[in-house]
Amino acid sequence: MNITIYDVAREANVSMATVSRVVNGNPNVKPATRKKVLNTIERLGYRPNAVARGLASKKTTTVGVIIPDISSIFFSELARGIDDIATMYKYNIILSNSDQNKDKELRLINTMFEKQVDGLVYMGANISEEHVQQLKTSPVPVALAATIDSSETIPSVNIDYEQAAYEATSLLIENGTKHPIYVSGQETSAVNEKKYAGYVKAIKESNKEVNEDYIISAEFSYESGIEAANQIINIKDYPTGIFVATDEMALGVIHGLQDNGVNVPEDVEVVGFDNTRLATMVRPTLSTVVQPMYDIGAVAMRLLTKFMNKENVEEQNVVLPHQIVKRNSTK
Amino acid sequence: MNITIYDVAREANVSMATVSRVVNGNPNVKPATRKKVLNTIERLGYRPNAVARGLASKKTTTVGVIIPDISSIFFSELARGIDDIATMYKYNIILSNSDQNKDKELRLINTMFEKQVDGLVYMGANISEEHVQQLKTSPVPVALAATIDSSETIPSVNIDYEQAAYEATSLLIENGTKHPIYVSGQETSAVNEKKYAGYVKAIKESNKEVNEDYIISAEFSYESGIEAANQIINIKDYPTGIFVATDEMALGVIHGLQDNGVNVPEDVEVVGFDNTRLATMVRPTLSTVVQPMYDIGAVAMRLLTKFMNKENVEEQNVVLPHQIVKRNSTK
DNA sequence: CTGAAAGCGCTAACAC
DNA sequence: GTGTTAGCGCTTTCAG
Repeated sequence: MNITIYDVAREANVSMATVSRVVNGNPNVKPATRKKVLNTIERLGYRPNAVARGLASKKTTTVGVIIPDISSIFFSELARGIDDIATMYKYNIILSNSDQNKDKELRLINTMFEKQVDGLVYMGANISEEHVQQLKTSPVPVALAATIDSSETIPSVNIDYEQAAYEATSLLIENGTKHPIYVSGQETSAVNEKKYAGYVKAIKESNKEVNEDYIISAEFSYESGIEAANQIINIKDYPTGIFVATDEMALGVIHGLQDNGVNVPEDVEVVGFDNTRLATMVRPTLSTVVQPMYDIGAVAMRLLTKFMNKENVEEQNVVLPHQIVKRNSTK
Repeated sequence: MNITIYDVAREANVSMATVSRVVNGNPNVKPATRKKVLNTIERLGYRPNAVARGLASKKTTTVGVIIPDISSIFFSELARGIDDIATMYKYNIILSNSDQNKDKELRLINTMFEKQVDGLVYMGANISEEHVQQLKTSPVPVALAATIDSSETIPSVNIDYEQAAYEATSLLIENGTKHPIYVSGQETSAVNEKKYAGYVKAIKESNKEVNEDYIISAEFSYESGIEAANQIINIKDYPTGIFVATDEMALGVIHGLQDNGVNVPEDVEVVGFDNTRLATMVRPTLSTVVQPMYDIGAVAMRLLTKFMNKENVEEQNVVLPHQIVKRNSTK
């Protein structure tokens, strides 16, 4: 049997309440008895049981984190931001991968609630009606990180994807491409729709009709970026500017192009999205939209702490600034 | 107030014990009453409280995972393996980043115990005496993943780093480099020592003395790989084969070489270590040692489940097979 | 097959 | 300042 608060109380000749007080840093304890208790805690090697504490106090100092895939270079960065701020506020995180699978997502949310998390950070491309329903009836605060709920009814932290995509596309246009190609992820998600909208906006603004042939749907992977490049070079008189929805795909596009003897940026310019660490790990280095993943995670977690502390929050749908870094994949 | 097992019992006209039985799938319940209970659970929207359950049963179905840095492309892959198997066995993971900081590591271990995890997967370069002490007196099973404890006293899952490094170096030697360069990580860890030992073994076996000038200590980052390359080309008559301790550094080395007009593999051959996804995301693609990160995580978690179930395990220090993939950074 | 009752280890009033 | 006493919501004997 493990040693409990009761054992400490007995050994120190005080009540459990007093022990509890010193363990919790309650100031209403005479320094002398505090010291005495601390000593016997040390001597006995007492370690508070967080589960019992959680049951009694209804606080677990644990938050749930539902993430599509922790092995993704994009999401793992977000997760790091979340954990760092969680740690700062004395929370631990229960992390679960959802693979963007709706059933799994819904199940995980429920599991988190069963585990009595004090809050939940949720990431996932598709926020369905069911998701909103489940999240809105949550017993604890929820924050979305890098994920958009069209109803705007759940607190969230994002960047302005549409504007970012608009700027990226515009850069290509300014550099001389009349109608840049867009290599998009194929899954339907609010984020993707916004990126697409931004792309379209830039095209239209330059008085062009959107040419569907210049929109290539890929799978969000490096390999599918290579495939996209192969498709592109088969387009007659293909445009010399390509906007790619993620850095990883963009690397694939660049290498696919190079493998076909096309030079970047001399022959074709490429702009990515995210600014993952990959962007500087290619030759040429990748011009891309900076999405501050770490910060999004950190801010989402920070937002959550405010809700958990019942602090006042002015804006519950935070939009973080983005920017475009020009590196060597554009002229 | 939330709805409890007691509410369900009252509404269903049974005892809490019976409700508990159906919730836990205990077969000793008449189908009719099971159904009745299930219905009222559904109707009331009852959701079991895992914390209360944990306190009563002394099982939390949660395991702790201490990881150096989840945003690392290497460790995030391990984490994914861990979580997948954890999920398979109905466990959730509490994930915490240690940054390889000893104090933080020790503190995290303790936190995990306070949270009453049923087991712990630990990753970290340096297993000190204190670590061993704390881990050996753990109230729950522990498994090390991709981390070596020299005392071999704690269950672990690894590959044979020395042999792998030996093979990688030998490949370079076979390809014609008399004395390959080794770009190592500078932190002292058991894993690093083994890699170094393997390198040395290969050099000595080819009847050479180890030339300290050919051992370059870098920082495990892409950037320091580039720096290492810059150092290398300043070596007079530098060797034409380089073994690099991680893929990320290897990418840096390759790009650093290319930036200086050195062609890979024509002028210099490079072999990496790990086979992270980066290895196929460079040109030339990287020849490297395959370390099955995902599997290491998965097997470590599987091992842990065996301990938690008090199953019998034959070998508690698992060594997974490695291999070398030859891609285009070697001839 | 079902119920009663005793905790699990701690917090949180409430007294004193 | 400190102690007493209820619970928190559930599992788990032990009866029957």
